[in-house]
Amino acid sequence: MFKKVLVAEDHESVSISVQKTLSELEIVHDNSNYVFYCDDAFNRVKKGIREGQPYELLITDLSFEDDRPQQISGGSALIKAVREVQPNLKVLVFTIENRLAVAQALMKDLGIDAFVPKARHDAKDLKLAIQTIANNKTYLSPNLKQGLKDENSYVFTDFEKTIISLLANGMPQKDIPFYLERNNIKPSGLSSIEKRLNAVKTILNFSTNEQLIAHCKDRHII
Amino acid sequence: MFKKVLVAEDHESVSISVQKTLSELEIVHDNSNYVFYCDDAFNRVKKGIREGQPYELLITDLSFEDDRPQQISGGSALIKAVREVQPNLKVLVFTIENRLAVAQALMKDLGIDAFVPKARHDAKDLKLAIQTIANNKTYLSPNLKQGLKDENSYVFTDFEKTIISLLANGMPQKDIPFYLERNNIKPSGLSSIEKRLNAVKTILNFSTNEQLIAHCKDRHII
DNA sequence: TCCTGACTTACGGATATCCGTAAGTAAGCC
DNA sequence: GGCTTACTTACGGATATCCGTAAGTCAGGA
Repeated sequence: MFKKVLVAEDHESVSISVQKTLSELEIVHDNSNYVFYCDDAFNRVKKGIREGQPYELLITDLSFEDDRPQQISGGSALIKAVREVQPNLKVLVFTIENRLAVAQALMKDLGIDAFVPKARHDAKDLKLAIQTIANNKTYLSPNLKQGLKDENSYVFTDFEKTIISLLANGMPQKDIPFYLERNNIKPSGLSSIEKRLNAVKTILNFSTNEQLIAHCKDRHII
Repeated sequence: MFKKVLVAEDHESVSISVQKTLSELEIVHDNSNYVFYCDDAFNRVKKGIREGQPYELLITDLSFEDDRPQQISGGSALIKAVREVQPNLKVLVFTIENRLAVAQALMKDLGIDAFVPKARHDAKDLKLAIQTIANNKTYLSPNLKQGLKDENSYVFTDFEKTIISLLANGMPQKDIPFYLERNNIKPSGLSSIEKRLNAVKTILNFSTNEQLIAHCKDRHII
């Protein structure tokens, strides 16, 4: 079983119950291993390496309230940053997000080891996940929801999120190329933007940009 | 301090930490007082009355996953139902929702006694809330977020909400007149729709429909 | 009845989006 | 180099939206 575990979770109540779960697994309790901000988590990881006592497991949320400015903006960014300094650190994502497609995307893109959604039996789920990855296996919670409708399980790329966000902020489509060029985002052609939007709308069976914005807002995609 | 408290919370991890908080306040621990479904909560309340040992406090979430059919669909409905059988039961809402306006609306409409959002220091916040209402005061968490800008407080008319919803559902502007006519909503002319949308966007200083949709979705106006 | 004012609708040109097609660009392979 | 393949960009006509102006509708009052 793990000996050194770092928990990044901004909800005190959740952090407390994770702590209890770790206690039940006889993982050493230490207040400094429970952080409420991504930057703090990253610093703890670096400190662990520096002092020759690296963490073995990171348990992190995905979404954090931004009530104070942070270098690292959320769970995904944290995982990316951590992977660069300590690739062998195991990562367990514990979050309110409960879509299978999102979990699989994280497994594939960021190489996370386990994904547990906050839900009815999340404490038991979490415990099992930790035990599983301690045995060098990956864990995908059985409580994840499959997109019943295929059209709703579509995972947006960063590029798509960018242009959809720009639209949602009032930028007309025709002005987006200038913005993308200025920020060195490729592709930046108006045609490419039209094509991406059209492709996404076709996949989701939508007809207008308004509908797409509404969909993304409902699912907190942007 | 309270002796008999009921906790309705569908996330096991949160329930565990509420339980810990209650322990710290020396409130008697009993597994039957932690329920995961609204219907169960309502039944427990009725049972308490029937047996002459009514609950003194209900701590409830607002949103529950609907993974099994329920008579009572969520926290608000639960509070309403409970109020009818036991008006003197104190109610504390503990939820991810963190807007002041929503909390105040619950105080006013359902007469809840305390509102605590799940956030950074929610465990301490919860403890303080319980202590406060035990002294027969109400508690509004200081962590609630106020709606900041006046220009964003525009109150939409039903007509405006209707056409914005239609847009958000993918109906092109030009088709809206037919829909309105069919449902005997006046005005129904395309010009009128254009004018209203334009007026609203001018007031809110928006330039596109996409921006308007995003705004309404963010504020749960539609 | 006629007038007035508020509201609704029609119209039309400028602009933007939609969407299919074609041309340009770059990386990999023979 | 020549070729393929995948991706990006340019172009242009059809359609929709934007927006200002004018015309139509209707209720209330003299």
